[in-house]
Amino acid sequence: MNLKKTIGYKVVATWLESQGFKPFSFQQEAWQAIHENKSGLVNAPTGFGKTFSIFLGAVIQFINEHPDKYLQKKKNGLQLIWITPLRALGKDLGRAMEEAIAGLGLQWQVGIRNGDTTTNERQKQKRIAPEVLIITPESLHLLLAQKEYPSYFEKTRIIAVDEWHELLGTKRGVQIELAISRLAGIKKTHPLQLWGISATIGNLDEAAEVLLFPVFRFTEGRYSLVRANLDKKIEIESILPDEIEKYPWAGHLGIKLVDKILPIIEKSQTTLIFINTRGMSERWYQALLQAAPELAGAIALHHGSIEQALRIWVEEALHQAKLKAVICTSSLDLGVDFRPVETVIQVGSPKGVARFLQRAGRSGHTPGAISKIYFLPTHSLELIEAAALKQAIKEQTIESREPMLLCYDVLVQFLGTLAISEGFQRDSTYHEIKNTFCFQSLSLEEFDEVVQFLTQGGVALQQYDDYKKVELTDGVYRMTNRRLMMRHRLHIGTIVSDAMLNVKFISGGYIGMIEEWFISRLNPGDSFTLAGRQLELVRIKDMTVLVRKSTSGKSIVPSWNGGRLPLSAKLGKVLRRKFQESAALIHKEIKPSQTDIEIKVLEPLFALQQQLSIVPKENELLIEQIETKDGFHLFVYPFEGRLVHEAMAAILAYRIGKITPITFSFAMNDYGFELLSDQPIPVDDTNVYELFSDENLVLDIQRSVNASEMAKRKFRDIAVIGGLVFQGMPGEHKKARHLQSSASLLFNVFAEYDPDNVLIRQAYAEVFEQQMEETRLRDMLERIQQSDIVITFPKRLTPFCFPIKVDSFRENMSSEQLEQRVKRMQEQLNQAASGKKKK
DNA sequence: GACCTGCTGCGGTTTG
Repeated sequence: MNLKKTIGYKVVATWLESQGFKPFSFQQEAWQAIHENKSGLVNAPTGFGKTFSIFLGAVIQFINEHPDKYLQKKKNGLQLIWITPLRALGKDLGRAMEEAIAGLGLQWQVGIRNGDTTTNERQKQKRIAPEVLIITPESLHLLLAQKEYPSYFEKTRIIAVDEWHELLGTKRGVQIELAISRLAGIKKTHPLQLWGISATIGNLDEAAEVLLFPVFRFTEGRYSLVRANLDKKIEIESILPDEIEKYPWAGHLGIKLVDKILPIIEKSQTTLIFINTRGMSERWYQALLQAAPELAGAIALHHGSIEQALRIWVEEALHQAKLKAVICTSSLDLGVDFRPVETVIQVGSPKGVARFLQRAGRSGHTPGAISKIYFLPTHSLELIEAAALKQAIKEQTIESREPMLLCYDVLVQFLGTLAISEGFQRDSTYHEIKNTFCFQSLSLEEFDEVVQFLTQGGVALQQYDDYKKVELTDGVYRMTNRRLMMRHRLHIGTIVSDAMLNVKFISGGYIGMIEEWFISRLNPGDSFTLAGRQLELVRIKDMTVLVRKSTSGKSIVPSWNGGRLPLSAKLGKVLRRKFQESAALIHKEIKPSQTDIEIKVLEPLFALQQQLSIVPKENELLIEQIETKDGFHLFVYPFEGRLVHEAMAAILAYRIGKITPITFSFAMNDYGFELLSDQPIPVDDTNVYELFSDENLVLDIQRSVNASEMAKRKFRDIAVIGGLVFQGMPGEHKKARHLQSSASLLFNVFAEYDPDNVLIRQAYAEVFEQQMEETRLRDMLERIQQSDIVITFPKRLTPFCFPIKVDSFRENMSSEQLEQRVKRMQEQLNQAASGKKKK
């Protein structure tokens, strides 16, 4: 019997329908491509059955290839590896896959392999490989550190990578690339097929290329990019303050609009409220309860520092509609199986179009349903971002994820992994590694240098035995020292975190995590807030903060040191266009009906900006020079995100310093930056283009920015990933300070004895690419050279500079003083504005 | 190296 004819897409379609997925042509397209032995990438929104079109495709592929084995029995070997970035996804997914398999009458096992897997399960998985393995990138590498792994993966037919857009552009993505090139290198009787699943990003083709790079030689370019092309309707509505004149000009919390979201929560079955930071989500939770005490028990909090078990409970309760609303951070951005909510609210700038889309997509999963998202500005000017987001989505301007190149630290780790299990040989491994997108340009010299880190700790650490981890015998590099092998396994992974302490009730029960530096400034008896609860610090013991319930009225909201996402280049660009539109409205070049509601609402603010200075057009760079009793301010507004502004401020200060000896302090946000000095700043029409020139950029960066200090910090992570710094055994983590100091010690040693080594070079490259966004900085300078630079001399602080100024005040003031000062500043401004109007 | 608004994600001590 030829099963190829009988078992076809119908099986998939029937199953999808039985699970309530509507059939779409992309599912069949994906299935067909798998059937034709192609590799590829599927792009479709969450909730449209893309997972199962690939999964069932893989299963049927097996049936077709082994008609004799079909319906036979167990022990077919590992057929399908399903890589997911989230541990938490395993269980639900595994269960669903098992059901689907049972529906086909197969006796396959679905195994889950991650940090939660017990020793017993692992042993079992080792004895009898499940046919399907759901695994994280880290756990996959741990498998590669096991003896005899090649035979374990021998039968593997298909590797699927879920949420590839999340992994591309990270070192975890590089880990996947390396693992795939290794698996593809194992001699097999079958060709390997590779499939990725990705949400919409700006560079889908490149995403496919990066993932499929190692199998191009198998597929000979035959790969498919399967796009769902579903027209998903998104409705964006801004939450507008009643009187824009009275809404704060600066700030990040937006709590003044709390009353406006109560009716939204009320009328929706379920609502997700996305907040940008963990600390602010705690504040919003309290503010909501204060504004509407009846919501107690009906709302909950969800962020990355809340205990996993509590988070799972919250997710579950939301799905069962036991909760009306959940206040969350990006912790709910991911998760393919996340069931939809009715309404989404975004508080503050999402910083990028892709993120905003992803969040909007959390509502209205069902095909044809409209995703509804509200935007709540945290200060007046931010309202314009809603208009920009609408525009960007309409034009499908979506950010790309840039793949990482030459991550030597990940390579050092990977080679260590191979040295533990089967060992590696110079030439064959070098060629295999060059077969990844990340290391395609790796030279043999660089490879040798990387190996040297394992054999001797590089040039600089030769005399230390601890760094002689790997030895070459009979042409094979191996690690044999049991202690070092164990250490290495403990260190597999690329996520380096700060020291965190668990927070636990003295009576038992974990609540979440808090950063070491935060808790270290509290004393026993002090109260703080976590997971929406008021807690009193009792004592700290064994990396655990013991607490009890607090009744004290006053408690501190913790802050965590998270990442600092800058406004994306794409969103910044659309934003500049929206400012141009605002200028046109002010100049009566367009009618109010021709622009967005947000811009209309902001008209008084723009009018004031225009009156004091100007509202810049798209091809203008605005510079404001203002004198106050604090000194002489220079404000510049490139709208390029805070990282670029930070670098630019330093460069500009350096360049001005070459004209006149002068010192500055800096401040910046996503829209612009400020230089402040106690003497007049010599910037005018005669020199301004030169000051913003991209000539000698690298040299000026090196002279102005403290790049070596920044590189030293980047080097910490690199040293940890590369296994040069030991973080300590689980449960007895070294203090963050120790980690920093041993990494910086290493950095100094390298800088002195071996300054050109690949890891130091990587640290600098990461500073330039990630910390300063050099490419973007250059693009900005080029753009500025083509624009009109407009210098104005406002008599007072303007609405544009206000948020930057307020942020710089924060540094030297308590929040209470700050609040008063801000109030006074705003009053003065309003008076100025209304005074002018009367005339 | 901090706290100034500042996200997310993983891994782990095994031999009777």
